[in-house]
Amino acid sequence: MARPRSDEKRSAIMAAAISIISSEGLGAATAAIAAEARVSNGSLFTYFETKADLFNQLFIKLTTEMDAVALEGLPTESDARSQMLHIWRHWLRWAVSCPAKRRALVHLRVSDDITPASRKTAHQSMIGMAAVVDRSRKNGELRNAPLGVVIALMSGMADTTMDLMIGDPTNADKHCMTAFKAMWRMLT
Amino acid sequence: MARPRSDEKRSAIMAAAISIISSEGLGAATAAIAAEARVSNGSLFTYFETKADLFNQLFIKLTTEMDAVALEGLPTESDARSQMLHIWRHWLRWAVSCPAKRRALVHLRVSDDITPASRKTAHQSMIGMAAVVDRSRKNGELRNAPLGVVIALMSGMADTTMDLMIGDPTNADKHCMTAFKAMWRMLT
Amino acid sequence: MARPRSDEKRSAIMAAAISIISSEGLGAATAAIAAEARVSNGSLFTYFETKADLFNQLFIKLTTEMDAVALEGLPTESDARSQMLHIWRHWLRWAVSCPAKRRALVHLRVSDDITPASRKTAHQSMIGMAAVVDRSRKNGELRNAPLGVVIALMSGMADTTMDLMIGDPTNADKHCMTAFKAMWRMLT
Amino acid sequence: MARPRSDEKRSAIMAAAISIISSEGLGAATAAIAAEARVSNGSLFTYFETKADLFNQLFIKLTTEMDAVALEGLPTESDARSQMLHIWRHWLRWAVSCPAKRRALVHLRVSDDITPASRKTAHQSMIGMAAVVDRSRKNGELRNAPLGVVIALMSGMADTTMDLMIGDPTNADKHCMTAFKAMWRMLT
DNA sequence: AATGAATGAGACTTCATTCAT
DNA sequence: TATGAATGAAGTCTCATTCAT
Repeated sequence: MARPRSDEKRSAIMAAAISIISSEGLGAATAAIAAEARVSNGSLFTYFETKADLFNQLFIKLTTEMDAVALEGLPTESDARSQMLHIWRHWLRWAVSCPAKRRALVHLRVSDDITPASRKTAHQSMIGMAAVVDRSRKNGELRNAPLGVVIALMSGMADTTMDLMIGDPTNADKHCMTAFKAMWRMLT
Repeated sequence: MARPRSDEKRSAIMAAAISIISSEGLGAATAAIAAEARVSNGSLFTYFETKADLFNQLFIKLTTEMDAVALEGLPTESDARSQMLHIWRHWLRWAVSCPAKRRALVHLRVSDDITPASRKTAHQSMIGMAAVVDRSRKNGELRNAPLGVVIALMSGMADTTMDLMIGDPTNADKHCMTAFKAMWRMLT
Repeated sequence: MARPRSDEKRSAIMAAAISIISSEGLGAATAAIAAEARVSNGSLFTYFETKADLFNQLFIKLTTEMDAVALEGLPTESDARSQMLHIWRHWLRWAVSCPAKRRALVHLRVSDDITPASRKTAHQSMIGMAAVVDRSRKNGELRNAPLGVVIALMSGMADTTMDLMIGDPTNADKHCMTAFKAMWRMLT
Repeated sequence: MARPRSDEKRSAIMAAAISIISSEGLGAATAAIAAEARVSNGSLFTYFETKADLFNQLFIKLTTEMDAVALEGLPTESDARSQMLHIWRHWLRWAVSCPAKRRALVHLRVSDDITPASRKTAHQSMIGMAAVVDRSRKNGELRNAPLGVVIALMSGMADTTMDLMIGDPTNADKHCMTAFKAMWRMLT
């Protein structure tokens, strides 16, 4: 009967948090986030119980989104390499096109505020890729390694490549492909 | 004639910073670091002008140390693979045996307090490995990629592997070798 | 034609206020009181203009109730001592049987939110006892003291005794009588 | 070697707290207390860990002082009544001459921040009077009541009388004596 | 140089009250 | 009228840095 909680405001706060965290790190003041979201100081806390809560939800949202983007439009019939390349490209493209999100995520990942539960949720958003990775490596040197290890190595490389691309946008595409080849070689 | 500022205290502060940052993150209070170093909070500022200064110096010290360890005792006459393996092992072993240093470094790396100059210095401490990496990849797929890119990918993998090893100490050695093989395959 | 403001809700809020104030003091949040009353926080303010208003009304209600209880069933024909004892017993019994009300009242009494007008109203609820007190002391040492002073002293003793009884429930009855005798001796 | 903590500042904070609490109640802002003490906002917390800590220490100081004043200059050779009167007068005079202290104490007594330990300490500062009270009542009606009960009743009366005296300063002395006689009659 | 008290800006969060629904 | 989201002032406490001793 009362004014309902607005998803719009909620999103505005999250977007503001991305922007502020990306430029100021985890020290970002909740007041600054609220201001950027054009919301009162106190309203932030009707949408998120604490600053840590906001950070956790943001962390989950960003990882989930990142992984969803990677799988978006995956050509189901193609060979493993094409699929892997699709994932790789979309993954990195996301980071490059939303550098603020990427930077925010880098900060959030090392935060002590992020709970193990959140990390687990984030981890699970990656299982979509697992099948593709598994198929890709089935004749390769890593065929007997734990799949989690393989995925970790791959995403470590992706991470590194994102930084290379953001740091040197002119050659972004080149870096993307160089790294993909290296990664693919590693897998096969 | 003697330096009045004792190197001992300076080191104590840095060691304390590692310990405190590793457990509390970059939000660590300077007073807490000083206390851990058994030094007055005021003294900290006679050794380091600001908190950011301490962080920068610590960042440089840690990266330099990490790279130095990797090259320590490098068998100059061996083949590239043996040398690379030596580096890889020492590198990762350092992280596993000093998890606090590793954790502190992870925090420092994403800090906005770390200046570009510090990052550059840190980067240069890795040139010792450059020659070995370059030799290793000379017949491989990455032979024409910028060396910096190759090194970045390699250290990204090393980073990931450190986390795997710290997170699953029982299989640390296995992870170390699995990742090495993957990395070597990538290079060659 | 009916009163739209439900007396039921009004009472629920007051009851909730007693409970919350008794356990959290005057710092109690209006939202907490509303929640305890199963009423929206906004509604509280349709029944009471401000928090201070609620407190004042509650203060009056509690003092009035306390005094009413003391006089309830007063044996009109008995001698002064019996009447006084009746009052004393009912008074203290009320406090002991509704410790939350008693505690809330203790808090309210020292609150700066309670206006002089409220205090005066509360004071007047005690005039019912005045006649009995006056009759009791008419041959005693306090026969010429202002009646207000005598009543104040008596209720000060009652207050103290309530605390004794609540703090040591096993001997509550004993304390009640000991204090009564002391009080009676004071009066006569 | 550093600037030592100043007792003067500590006292200034406590004095300021008395003044502010007396006029604004327990809601008094620490900032207001600090300002009144002409001390920085943060300094308050180098002398008192928390607001509650300040309140507890203040509570103990005030009760102790109040009781000490009551016993000051007690004529050791006099009869019980003279001694009791001495105590009574000094006790009440203190309250009347430092109404801010008295008001602050009234607030503090009902605060949930005051720990049981503090209350116990405060209680013990009254043992000095115990002997005199015990001697006074030895032939009276309360001779067999627990001494604690007797003292509680007496201080309840004192409390009430303080309020009477502060509320009606013109007749303060009269009220003081009236109440004393009532109290003495109660004891004997 | 060493110490730790002093400072005051600023952080997060709470809460009485208002107002859109 | 009832609801609960919105507001923003205010509160306690922390902390990097300075400075008296």
